[in-house]
This record gives sequence, structure tokens and C-alpha cells, in this order.
Amino acid sequence: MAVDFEAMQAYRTLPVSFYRRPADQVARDLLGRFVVRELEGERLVVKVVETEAYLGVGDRASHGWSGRRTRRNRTLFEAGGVAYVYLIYGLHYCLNAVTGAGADGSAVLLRAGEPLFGLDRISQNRSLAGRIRPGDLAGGPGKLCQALSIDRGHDGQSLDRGELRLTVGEPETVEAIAVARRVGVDYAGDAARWPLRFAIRGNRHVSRPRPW
DNA sequence: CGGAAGATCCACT
DNA sequence: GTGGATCTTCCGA
Repeated sequence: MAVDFEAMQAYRTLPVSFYRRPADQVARDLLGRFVVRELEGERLVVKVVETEAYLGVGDRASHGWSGRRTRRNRTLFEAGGVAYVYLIYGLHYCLNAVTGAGADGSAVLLRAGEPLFGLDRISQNRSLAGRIRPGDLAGGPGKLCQALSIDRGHDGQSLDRGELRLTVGEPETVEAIAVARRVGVDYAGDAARWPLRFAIRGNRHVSRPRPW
């Protein structure tokens, strides 16, 4: 089989400089990129179709709000380019890409993905069999982590190498991006209304409520 | 040391 | 649309 140069381009790893910018910019730019997970010799790939920016110290919805550092969120304050993974509701893991130059507590939550490769394994990880509807596999932050077998062990790992990477993929054009307020942060006052949720307009794997 | 909350998901009506 | 699951983490006393 001939070398697939087009695919190789799509699988080029994003450099850490990509993340060392404001979280809202990174959140937009992550749409269409690929999450590549090497799991026991198997390669699982999903396309990022939904993200949310969390601005850190000045953002009441952010785990980094007011600069509070704890054992759980300490990687949030590292320089951009590492994973921040936390457990929510005692049940579900959420994957973030830490952003900024460091110490500002900002990050981008990966809310949903469209599975491209490794469907069998992903379905297995999700404990689903047959009759799968769009969004069932990775259409939500908890589902995405379960689909790719991501847990707290990935917290702090670099995203430009290793078993969990983000690659160039197929970047979205600006006009295809839907913007909305973030999900599940009603407690955050004004910050709850900030337009920091981004999704690929019309993509069937985007979680509810739909931002378009 | 106790209490409460949480960047969610699923089943059920 | 609603409620329950489930448990780590954090904070205040």
C-alpha cells in the first residue's frame, strides 16, 4: 500500500506553542483536530467536534478560579500543552488541554468527539453493542474519556508525545463554528453567560443541548 | 472530621 | 424533562 501523505499531514502532532495562547482561541482552533490514543498497541482516533474554554483565575466557572490550587487541579497552572484530567460526580473523567504560558489556570475542555478509527474498541470501552446512535460513543466529556480509556493517570501528561496526542487533523473554517454559553456552570454568575462553548455546526456527535 | 458540591450520564416517565 | 447514581475533593469548624 502506498504511503498516505494526506493522512500523515493530518496526524502531524500539534506543537506546545499551539496551546500557549488564550484558552478561547485554542478552543476554537481545536475543532477538527484529532485526538490520537494509543491503547495496548491499538490506535484510537476521534475528531474534536466540541470544546469549551475555561479562562482560569478570572473565570468563576473554572477550576482555576481566583487562583486556588489544590492537589486535584495543580496541573492547570502548568504551561500549556499538558492534559488536565479530573473526576466529576465520582463517576466520569473529563479531559482538558492546559493553555496559556503558565500559572493562569486556563484550559480547554474537550466535550465531544467523532470516532474515526478504532470503532470496535471504542464501542467496547463504552460498553455498547450495536444500534449505536451518533453521540453515544464520544458525545460528551465523560463519554469521550470512557471511549478512549482516559483517566487520572493521564493528568499532567504532555499532549505532543506519548500515548495521548492531539494532531493537526482537519481544522474547521470559522463560518462552520457555533458559539454558545457553557454547559453545567449555572452557579458561576456572569461567567455562566460567557460565549465560550464552541462546536462544529451541524455535527451529529455534538452533545446536548445543541448550540445551533 | 463532617458536610456538601460537582465542567455528567443514564434510565425512566 | 426529571431524578438518582456515586465518591473524590475541598473547606470550614
